[in-house]
Amino acid sequence: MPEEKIPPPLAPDRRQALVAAAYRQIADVGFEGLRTREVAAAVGINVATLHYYFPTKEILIRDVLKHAMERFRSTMRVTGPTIEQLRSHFAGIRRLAREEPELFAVMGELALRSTRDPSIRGLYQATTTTWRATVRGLLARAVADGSLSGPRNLDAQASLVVASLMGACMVPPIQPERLRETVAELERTLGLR
Amino acid sequence: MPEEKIPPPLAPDRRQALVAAAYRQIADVGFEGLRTREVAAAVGINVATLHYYFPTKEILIRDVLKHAMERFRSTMRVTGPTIEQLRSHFAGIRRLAREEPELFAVMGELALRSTRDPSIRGLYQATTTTWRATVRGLLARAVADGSLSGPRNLDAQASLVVASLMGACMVPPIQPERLRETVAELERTLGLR
Amino acid sequence: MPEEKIPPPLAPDRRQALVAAAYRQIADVGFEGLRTREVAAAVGINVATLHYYFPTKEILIRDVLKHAMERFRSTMRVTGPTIEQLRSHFAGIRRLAREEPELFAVMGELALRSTRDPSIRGLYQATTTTWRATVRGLLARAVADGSLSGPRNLDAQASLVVASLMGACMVPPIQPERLRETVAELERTLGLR
Amino acid sequence: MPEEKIPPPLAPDRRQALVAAAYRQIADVGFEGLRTREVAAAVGINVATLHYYFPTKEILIRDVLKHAMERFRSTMRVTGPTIEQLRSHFAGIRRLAREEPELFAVMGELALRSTRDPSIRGLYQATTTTWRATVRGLLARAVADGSLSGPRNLDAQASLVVASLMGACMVPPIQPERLRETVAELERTLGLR
DNA sequence: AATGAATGAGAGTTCATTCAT
DNA sequence: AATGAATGAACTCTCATTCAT
Repeated sequence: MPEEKIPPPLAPDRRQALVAAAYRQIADVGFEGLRTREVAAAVGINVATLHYYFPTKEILIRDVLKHAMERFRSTMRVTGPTIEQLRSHFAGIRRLAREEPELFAVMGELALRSTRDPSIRGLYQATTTTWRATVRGLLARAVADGSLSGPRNLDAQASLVVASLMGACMVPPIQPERLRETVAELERTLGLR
Repeated sequence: MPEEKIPPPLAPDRRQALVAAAYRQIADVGFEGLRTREVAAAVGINVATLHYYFPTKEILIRDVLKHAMERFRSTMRVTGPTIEQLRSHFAGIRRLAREEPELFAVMGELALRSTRDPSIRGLYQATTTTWRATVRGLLARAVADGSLSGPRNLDAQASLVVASLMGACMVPPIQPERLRETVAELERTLGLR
Repeated sequence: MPEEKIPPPLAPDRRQALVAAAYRQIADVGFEGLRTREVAAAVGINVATLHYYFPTKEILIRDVLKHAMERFRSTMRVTGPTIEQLRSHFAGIRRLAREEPELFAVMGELALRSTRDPSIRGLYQATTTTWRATVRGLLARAVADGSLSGPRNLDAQASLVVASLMGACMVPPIQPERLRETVAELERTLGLR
Repeated sequence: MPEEKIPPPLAPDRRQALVAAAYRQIADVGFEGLRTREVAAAVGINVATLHYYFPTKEILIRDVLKHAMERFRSTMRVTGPTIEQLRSHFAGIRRLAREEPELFAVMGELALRSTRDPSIRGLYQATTTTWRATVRGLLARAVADGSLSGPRNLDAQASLVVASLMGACMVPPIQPERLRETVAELERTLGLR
């Protein structure tokens, strides 16, 4: 009697799958609604197996956040002429907000948690600090090579950029129209249009 | 048998006290950490009594949010010459962020929840919509009476103002320095300085 | 339609009932097999209710042990002429072993745990120390009033008495015949017969 | 394709190593704290491998106990003139309690478990019965060859000896001073000094 | 209007055991 | 002979909610 063995779902990286599932859950229902049992179920495994990979829920969460932050930072790497870099940075953020709104949802959760959880605060601040420094750097270079007129308060402008993008993207519900307007006005303010 | 009724120690408005306690809790530990028992304890009553006033936790939360939104909206009512109104609006937000950071913490929680809870979404959007309309109105009147130069895209500027203030205030940790910079740059952008 | 309300099982002291139930469980299945759910079930209540009275299992256990130790100590209080006190002390132990073997079972568990749990060690040592001091005191007075001949090493004899009674009673299975023999031989050794 | 088999690092007797590790664990943390995973880890192998040698935890435990009992029995074999044998028996027990207290710790665990687990009860009773018979035999021969004066109740004295030694050694914490006193008094009682 | 007591449903976590390789 | 991965069943503990008084 030839038994048809259903092959195991080819789990090359269970850890990654679990992180991805938890990421989606957090985007969906927030930290509040995150249930290890459902994360495991989403991957098609037992809760105990989840704990085989992630000893505690807290550790799973931290890994999810690392993943999200990495995901975000990777979209900030731009190339080309400085003035173009600024434009493509904004375009990148808008695309991200459109195509991967979960990322901002998760960042929002992260931002809130960072008030209370020091281990998360580190992760979160590292990201925002990097973001702000990146923007400031782009502005500085654009001014330096003459593609943007100076003088200007680079710190203040970088702060404005980061604050307004965070306000428009992370604080839901993300309204595409508002985001478009905000970015456009930012560009105008900075002299990009 | 005449019963000696010990009068309740103070119950002019238990509901209000409970809402205030829950508000503080949410600011402190977020929705995630909100426990009816502790809210009741903070007011000095039994959990069961809390449920006498608020049949469910959800209802309590909704009332807390109404309270917070009202608190926020009340600080937006300004008077005086239009150009002054804009400046004092900004100043008011900064003062609020400094003196009552809990309010923004609660608003942050609210913003996140609004994605998932329709009954909260209404409350939340009402507030942001009003806020944006207020800013837009102030700008419009300032342009109309000549205290600000035109023409300008009022919608876009109002969006930028609201987005950047939300981004600077609600997304923790509120960094006073960043907020100052952001507001200053906003004022410059709008032509207020 | 007259509803027949089954009256609540008249719980004058739930705490006490829970301690008693846990005591029986430990005697039956040891610490190893102690399950909060079954303790609650034995009393006819929900596990959550058990936790209403005893925040943690550990606390429940400690209370059970206090109860057991108190139970044991109470049987050590004897009166009468000193020589009779010694005899009735032995008789009391034998009666206890016969009628309430659970007490020794629980004491055995306690003795083992005391190696690892400092909070239990205190309880346990207090009991054995008291026991030994009591026996020593009885011997001393009996020698002093001439009802037992001296001189003798009181400390050594008290140690022998306590050790042999513990060995005969706490280390299961309690064999009545062996206990009888041991006590008889002890009495002979001490000169009580 | 000739497979290169890396020879197992050392496996003259894995079973024995596992039993030894489990023995140490039980002495340390009792049955309550015995974890197959840690036993395996102590030997440097995987849990699954442990289950290759010992299908169930129960079986491992039984083997540990057989080991412990054998260990204990082996110290009871004495030689020489009968009166000396008794003395050296006591000395042997004292040495064991000093140098290998784990053995008594494990015996204590065993004693408690024997109440509930019939397969352990057999093992345990076999040991105590043998012990008692040994002591009785030594006394009998000593009386027979005149090195101890008779007549005496051999059964009762053997019971007293075994009970007091168990009480002094197995019931923790083993207090060397109490043990010394107890043994000395036993010897006096039996006429050995 | 207020409470002590009670509970159902579920949370995260643990562990001996199994199985494919 | 050995293992990484997986699991079922169970555990303690939590919490919003209810109910008799």
